[in-house]
Formats: sequence, C-alpha cells, structure tokens
Amino acid sequence: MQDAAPAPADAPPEAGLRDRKKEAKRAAIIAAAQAEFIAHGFAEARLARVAARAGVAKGTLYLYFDSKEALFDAVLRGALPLIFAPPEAADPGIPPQTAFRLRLRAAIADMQASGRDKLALIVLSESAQFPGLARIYLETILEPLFGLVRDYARSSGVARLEPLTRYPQLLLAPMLAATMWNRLMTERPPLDLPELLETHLTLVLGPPEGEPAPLTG
Amino acid sequence: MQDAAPAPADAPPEAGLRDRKKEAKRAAIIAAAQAEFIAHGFAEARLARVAARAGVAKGTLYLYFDSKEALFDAVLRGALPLIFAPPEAADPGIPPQTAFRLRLRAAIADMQASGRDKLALIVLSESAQFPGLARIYLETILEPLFGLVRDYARSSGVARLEPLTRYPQLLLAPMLAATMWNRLMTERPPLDLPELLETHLTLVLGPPEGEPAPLTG
Amino acid sequence: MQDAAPAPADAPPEAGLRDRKKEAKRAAIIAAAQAEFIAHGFAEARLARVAARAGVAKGTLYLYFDSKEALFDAVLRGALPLIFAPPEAADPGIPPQTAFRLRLRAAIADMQASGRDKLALIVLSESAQFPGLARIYLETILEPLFGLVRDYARSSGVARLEPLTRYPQLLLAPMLAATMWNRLMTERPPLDLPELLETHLTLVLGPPEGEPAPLTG
Amino acid sequence: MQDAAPAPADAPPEAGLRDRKKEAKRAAIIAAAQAEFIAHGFAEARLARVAARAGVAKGTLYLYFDSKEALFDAVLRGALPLIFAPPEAADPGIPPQTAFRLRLRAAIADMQASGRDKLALIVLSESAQFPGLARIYLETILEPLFGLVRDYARSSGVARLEPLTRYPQLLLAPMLAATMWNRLMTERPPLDLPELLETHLTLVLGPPEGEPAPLTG
DNA sequence: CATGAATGAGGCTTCATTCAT
DNA sequence: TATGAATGAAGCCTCATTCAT
Repeated sequence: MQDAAPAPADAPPEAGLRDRKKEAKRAAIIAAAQAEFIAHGFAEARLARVAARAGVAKGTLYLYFDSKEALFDAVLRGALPLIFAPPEAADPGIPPQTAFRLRLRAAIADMQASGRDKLALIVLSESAQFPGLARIYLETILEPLFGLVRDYARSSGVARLEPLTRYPQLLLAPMLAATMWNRLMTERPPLDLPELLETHLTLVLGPPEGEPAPLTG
Repeated sequence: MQDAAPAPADAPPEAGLRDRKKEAKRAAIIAAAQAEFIAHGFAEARLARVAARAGVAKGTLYLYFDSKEALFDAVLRGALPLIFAPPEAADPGIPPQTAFRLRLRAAIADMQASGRDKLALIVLSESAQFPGLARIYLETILEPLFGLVRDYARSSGVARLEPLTRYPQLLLAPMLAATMWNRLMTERPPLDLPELLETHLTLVLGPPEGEPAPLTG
Repeated sequence: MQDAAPAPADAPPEAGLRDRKKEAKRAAIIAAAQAEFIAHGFAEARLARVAARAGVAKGTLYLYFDSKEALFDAVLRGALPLIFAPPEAADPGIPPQTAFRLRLRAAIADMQASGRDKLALIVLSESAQFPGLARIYLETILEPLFGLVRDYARSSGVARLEPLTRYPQLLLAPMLAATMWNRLMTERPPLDLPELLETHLTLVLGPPEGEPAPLTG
Repeated sequence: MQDAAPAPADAPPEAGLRDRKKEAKRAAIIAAAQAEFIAHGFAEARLARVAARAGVAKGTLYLYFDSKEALFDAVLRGALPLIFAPPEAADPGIPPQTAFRLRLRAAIADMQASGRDKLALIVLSESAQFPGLARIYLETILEPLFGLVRDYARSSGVARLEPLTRYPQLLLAPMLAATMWNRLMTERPPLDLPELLETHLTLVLGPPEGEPAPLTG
C-alpha cells in the first residue's frame, strides 16, 4: 500500500516540511532495517530492533511498510539503483580492457562500501522464501553485470574468452565467494576484494594494459 | 551432552542389537533433518517436520540431540566425512593435470549428488548464528580443497598459475556461485556444474591433456 | 465532553456560517459512522474508514466525539428521533384497526428504508458492551411501539388479543427476526418485510377490514 | 486440521487414558470458550481468558483448534447435536397439536438451559464475518424447526394456519426476540420463555386441547 | 527408551487515541 | 480548527523445549 515511494528523491523544492520529514524518517527506517537484516538475516531480524535503531515506535514501521517482508523488499530496492549507476561516460582515450576493468572495479567497490554485498548474500541464501525478490535481484544486479562481461568477451575478439559469453558467472563468482568468505571468517584477515578481483582478471584475461594505477591504496 | 557420537560407524561387532537400532534411529533423524534443513534453511526448519520425516515423536529428538542447533551440527558433521573421501590411490600412469581434474570433478559430483552443496549454502548464509560451525566447515571441507589446488598450482611449475597458490578460492568459487544460482533460478534451466567446472578449468588452466573421456553421459 | 450537541437542528437563524459548517461536518461524520457500523458492526468498524468516508482526517473525529463509543452513541441518538416520528394526525374517518396497521406499516418501512433496522441488530447483539445504549434504544424505540400495540389490543375489545397487552413483543417479533434473517441469508431471496408484517397481522388479528389498498406495488 | 473431532463420544471402551484425558480437555476448552463467547461475543472474546478458564496455557488451545474462528466453530458444532435431539418417539395417544407443542416446548427449554440461545444471537449478529457458520446454523437448527412448524400447519388442516407453511418464522420469531430481550434487559425481570411460547401458540393456534399440564412450574 | 501433550516466551501486526504542526 | 504522523498496548499465533505417562 504505502509501498510506492511516497516522494521521489527529486521532489519539487517547495515540497512541504511534512513530506521532507516523512521521507527522512522513511530513509532512517530503511537504514535501520538494512543494518538489522545484514546483521541477522531476514528470519532472525527483529522489527523491535529496527524500530529502536530508527528511533520510532514499532507501530510506526507499519505507516511506511506493510509487513516485514515489504520492508525487506524496500531495503533491497533502496539498494538496487545505486548498484549499477550510469556508466559515467567512459573516457574515450582508454583502451577497452582497461575501461572494462574500471567498471568492474567500481561496481565491486561500491557494493562493498555500501554493505550491499551482505544483502546479496541474504537474498541468495533466504531466497526460498522470496522467489520474487530473488528474481528482481538477479535481473537488476546480476544480469547487467553479466551483460558487461559478455559484451567485453565478445568484443575483445580473443578466442580463449569465448566461454565467458556463455558463462559470465565465471568472471564474477570469486567476488561472491569472497564476500561469503569474509562474512564467515571474521577471525582471519579478510580477503581484499579489489585485489582479488584484479588477480582473477589477470589470471583469466591476462595482465592489464598500461592503465592508470588503481586509486585504492 | 549426547553430542559425542554414541556409536561410531565401526562399532565393535558384538555391539548389541539395541545399539544398532539406536544408531539406525539416530541416522534416520539426521537424514530427516538434513532434508529439512536443505529444504528450508535453519531458521525456517521445523523440528515437527523432522520428527515426522524420521518417523519418531518430537520428544524423541531430544533423546539424541540437545537442541535444534546441535542437530544442525550433527547434520553437518555427518556430511563432512563423505565430502572429502580418501584420494583413491591416484593411478600412477595418469598425468598430474588430469589427475587433478579428476579429483575435483569427483569432489564436485559427490557434493552435488549428496545434496551437501545446499548445506554449504546454509552454513555460509546463516553463519552469523553459527560461527563455530562455519569454522568447522571451512577447515574440514574448504581447506583440503584449497590444499589440493595449491599443491597443483605449485607443482605444475606454470608461472601464470602462481596466484592460485595465494587465492585457491579463484578456482573453486564458480562451483559455489553456480550452486547458489541453481538454488535461486528454479525457473531457468539449471547450470550444469560438471560442465561449468570443465569450462572454468580450461579457461584458467588451459585445455586438458589427452585424458580419459569423462564417464558422465 | 463534546457530547452535548454543539448546535441543535433548530439553531437560531443568526447562527454564524461557522456553526453551520461545523454542524454539517458533524452530520457528515455521523452519517459515515452509521454506514460503517451498519456494514461492519461495532467491533469491526474502523475509525479510519469513518474518517475517510466523511472526508476528514482521523484526528478530526476527536474534535467532535470523545471516543469510538461516543460516536456510536451519537449515531444511535441521531437515528432515534427519526424512527418514531409524530403520528401524523390519524385521519378521522379510518377504522382503528386500519389506522393501527398503517402506523405499523409506516414504522417498519421507515426503519428499513433508513437502514436503521440494521443498527438495531447491532445494538441488540453487541449490547454486552453497551448496556446504557441498549436501554436508550429500548425506551426510545421499542417502548413506543409496544405502547401502540398495547393501546390497540386494549381498545379493540377483542378478548383473544388480551395477551398482547402483556406481551406486545409477540406482534413485533417477526419484524426483528426477519431483519436478522435478511442480514444472514444473503444467498437466499430476502423476506419481504411489509408482506410478512401483513401476513402476521392477519394471522393474529384477523383479515383487514376494508382499507385503502397498500401503495407499495 | 485437528478440527475433525479426534474421538467421538462413543469411543471404544478400551480407549486409552491418554485419549480420554485429551477428550476431556477438549471439552473443557469448548466449555470455557462457549462461556467466553456468550459473555463477550466473538470479536471481544479473548483467547487468554478462554485458556485461563479452561486451566490451560494459551498455546494449548492451538493443539485442539487451528484458530479463534475454528474454536468458535467447534463451540457451535458442539452445541448443534444437542439442540435438535431425536424426537423421542411421540406417545401415540397424544393429539397432534399437543405433541407439536410438546416438541417446541422441549426445544426451547433445551436451548435456554444450555445457554445455546445466547450463542444463536452471536451467530446471528456477527454473521457478517462468518457466512459459513451462519449457513450451518440455519440449516442445522432453524430449518428443522421450520420443518416442524410447516408439517404441523399443513397437517392440521386449519385454513387460518396456511401462512405458516410459507412463513414458519412467524411462529418462532418471538423466541428469538425474547432471547434478545432478556440479554438486553438485565435490569428488568426476564421474560419467561416457556410462558411466552405458550401465549404465542395460543394466540396463533388457539387454546391447547386437553393436554398434560406443563411440567415447568 | 519413547511419546506427544503441554508450555510460555516472544514475534508480527492492528488500531483507537494523542499531539505537534 | 484541522491534520495525519506517531504511539504503544494488546491481540493472535508459533514453535523449541519440557515432562508426565
């Protein structure tokens, strides 16, 4: 019911104070919920904790979301648009392989920074209860990434890479696996995702052509 | 309490009928629980269903296991020994790369056949609640597989493969990812794990040397 | 608190526009509430729906009524005066039995037309919570009707009808029962209340004396 | 689910103690629920109170009934069989009108004694939420009573009574109305249902033929 | 050993009522 | 005066766990 976002991010400037506060609260709830879901998964997440973290009463949650599931849905949808932001007009002088690597690198860094990689795990693992969400997730996040890989493999003209057009997963799987690894192995030093990505890309695609050094220290 | 396995598989021959029956019931419970956990995950698993599937009363479960968590633990431990069975004395005439591929292929096929790949997902995803189990899982299943990969990468002498000694995950990640994929995408045709493995190995290691054709139709 | 009607229907003519608007809104709320109570009963009635139907905000309801119960009270009181409207100066030429029948017929038709028969059921059935209201209802609606019956039975001089002076309910009960019946049996053709009344009166009082044919087609 | 009564009243004599106790508890719960529903109606009935009255924990209710609604259903069904007990082989020497009156008298007395008349009111008034139950009630209780009336009206051969074959409600409505009356008018002396019935029957059917004096004081 | 009825804490959700704007 | 977002008590229901038989 209240699920259709009541006010888009780019609301008219004269949007009432009322609406702005509502939107802020909505955002606070989603943020609290995201933290809760990441920390406990869906089944073990407690709406009482979400409400407490968001600084509202339990009942208030239901002014914004119809159910726990709808809240989870909103967290995911809130996360989605950010994941695969516009391509940012690739610099023309850059060689395609470099551009490709930059794109992937940015996507991975973004997911990690926002904690949405953890959300992905939750969707993937508790998907039995959310077939709908799972599909959304795949279509909205994974498919575009796969498309990126496919396009590159196809346009590169390298025969060795042909399998990637059929199984783009092969290039991305380590990111997923590493995310899991880091979630699990809290006792060991976490895997460095960017470095792992780089290593994997080099292993599969070959060493990078002269490209700008990564910014990440 | 009852967690120490009351009777190892190789019980003394004079073990009474009593013990054998007890052991059989214990096994039945574990089997039922495994099916339940695979079907629903930990949080959504219902002990009532486990008892029903095992053909015992709910209370009986507690004669064998202290809690739901202990039962999950037992399921995992029950699955562990099978996963990484003895190397089956590699045929000496076979070239090392071929032997390596055969080993991996067998391990993957075994996990898939037994449904234990699904269990892995559960551990990985609900690990927030089971840090202990997660570590067991990693040490007992993943580490040996990683060792296999490391050994091969090191002994192969191929410089390109050096990263695999640092990140053996890179070679195995697609199996995990594909398992997830298949769990999620029940609407699409499932990925063929053996084929995916083969493709990945070829992509990373190069085409297989003359080796016996896979037995799998 | 606000229960003392803020402005009687016959307010002084110089009553400000303000008051008139207030009164209109009050009436709108009562009308909406009546519809809601008839449709759902007291317990299942939702003030949110009442507010929506009345075109006001939920909080506004509390500017006019102290509580859900007070609103119900107001609905009932609002309905009462209409139910037993002035006798409309019985035509002198008409024989008493005919006049009596006309009166009853009018009262029944009025209740049915206004939907207040349904309200009666609600009072009667949920009276456990509203002993006060129940009494009002009886005194304001039923007693006058009973009086009518008693008067007739007494003045008719027919010995057979003497019991009606003690139990005037006997003559009116079928109307109540039929209202219930119609509320329940939505699947079957509804009972025709006027006809049922006529039949009952004939059964108990005997056939009508030459009277004007009923206007109802 | 558990709704089909797990053990009929005439269980085999060797029925285990377990079953007998279960059945007793089931009966206790139904009795407690009946009291609660009669006292508060369906919507305001509290399962916590039912459990307390029955001397069980709240959760226990759900071992016997799937939901509040199912419990209500069971209360009703539990009441049904008693309501219209076997005709008890009418004494052949008794004139038909007398037999008819006896039957009605017994049915009314039975309903009143068991408190099931109050239940009827609840069904009738809260039927909006329970169309299914309402139909059961009508078919199981009212229709048989109507049949009784119709049969009598038809077989009596009295022309005046012909309307009763079309509207058997007319003969029974006062009982319903009086039940309501008594529920409402807790401050006034309650109507004497048997006497009211007698009066009504006399009013409509004429004075009773020489019959055994009613047993009720 | 086995049973399965019983428990009760705790989860999600609803909604009459309040109050800052 | 009017709004509608916010509250929080309270309801129904679930299910891991216990215990009398």
